Amino acid sequence: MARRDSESARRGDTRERILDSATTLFGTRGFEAVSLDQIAAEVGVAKQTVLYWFASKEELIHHVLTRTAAELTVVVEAAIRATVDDPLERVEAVVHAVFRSAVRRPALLGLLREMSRLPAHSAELSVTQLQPLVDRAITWMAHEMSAGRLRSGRPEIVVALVYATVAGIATEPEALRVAGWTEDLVGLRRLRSEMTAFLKAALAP
Amino acid sequence: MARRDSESARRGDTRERILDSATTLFGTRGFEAVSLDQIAAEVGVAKQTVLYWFASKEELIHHVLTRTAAELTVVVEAAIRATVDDPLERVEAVVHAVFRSAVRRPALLGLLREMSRLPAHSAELSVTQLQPLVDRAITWMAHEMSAGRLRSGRPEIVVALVYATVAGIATEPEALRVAGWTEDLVGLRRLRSEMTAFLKAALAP
DNA sequence: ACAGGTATCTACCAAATGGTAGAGGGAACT
DNA sequence: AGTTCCCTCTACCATTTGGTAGATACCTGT
Repeated sequence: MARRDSESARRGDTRERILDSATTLFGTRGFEAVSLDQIAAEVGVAKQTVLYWFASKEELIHHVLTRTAAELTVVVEAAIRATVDDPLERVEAVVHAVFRSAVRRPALLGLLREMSRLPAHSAELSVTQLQPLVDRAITWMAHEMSAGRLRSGRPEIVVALVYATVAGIATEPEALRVAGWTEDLVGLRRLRSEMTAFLKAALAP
Repeated sequence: MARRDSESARRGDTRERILDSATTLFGTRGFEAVSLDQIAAEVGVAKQTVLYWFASKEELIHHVLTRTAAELTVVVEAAIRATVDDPLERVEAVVHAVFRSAVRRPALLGLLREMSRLPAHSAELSVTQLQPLVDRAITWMAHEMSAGRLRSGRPEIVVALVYATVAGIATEPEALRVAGWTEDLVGLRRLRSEMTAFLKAALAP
């Protein structure tokens, strides 16, 4: 025993690349719409190699979701730690951070959406990892509301509304294009600042 | 010629039922994830019957989208006509109406979302039908903004934000359940009133 | 009664799907 | 050098997919 530490060199490589491709494909086109062959082709590997690393499609989906949830948690917590105490500033920072991630990889939030299409028990497993983050957001918001620093309301619903707004905008550039928006740098900056203003107005006391 | 008017009795029946089932299934699980066999099974008919009424899956999708767009247009326009001139009241009425439709048939807004996953040319065809509605909303909002009756901003983006919020909330009960929300009548009423308050706050000047 | 069109069905088909079985290649430890 | 283990591949397989071909039941107007 007590063997190999160079293992992660190649090992991690293929596995990670499969997870990356799967995340993007699942997030943009949906779980059922993406085949193992397509993922394998994108990675440049045989389908069996995918099934070597993940025993079934279901398991692959589960790992993809877990990793995405962890990534989002890190992003959000870093954004929280980086801000001062003012609640509106904090919301802005978190939205800003999530939005940046989502723009860089549009599949991220699309994936979360896909969760609602999974068989109940699978979805629940993956949801569990985001639960602490959600709970924290809700108690924080409740606290700020009762301190009069945010508009009062049902904190759990308001959190969901903020999430829906950000996720909707980030995952449906189509809708924005219908409205005559252009997806260049200027457009992105405008979008971000409009979204921030919108959310601040919605949340201000 | 000049024949049969009892035709629409059965004829319209099957066709409409196929469209209904397809709308629900496509809207909740996605185009690629739903097979013609599944649709046929739900309607209680052979797959070939589906292919008799719609020459291909693509054509079925197109008709489903067209019908949905038309239905939403009717709902929105009725809501607009039923309200007085105050912009916040008008937004509330439209959101209210769309929300009611979406609750009754969650697939409706889910379908619109699915559009972004279609091959570009197919999507564009279907989008065309919603374009007038979108354009009207944008010019209306621009007008109200410059009249000082709504918070100023890029009207096209603000319209998209409102849409994203409503569509996100209506199509992702999963996200709400994670936040501890319950899908009963009381929960629905609360949700609607919170959403209305949220949007009014976001849009008020 | 009969002809013609309408609506539905059964029987297939080639391609793609998720998954299994097992072989081969290469590094690493003995 | 040989053995073992990790990783990847080729070859299959049963099932499901969207779609075709053709038969059949059923109205309806003559």
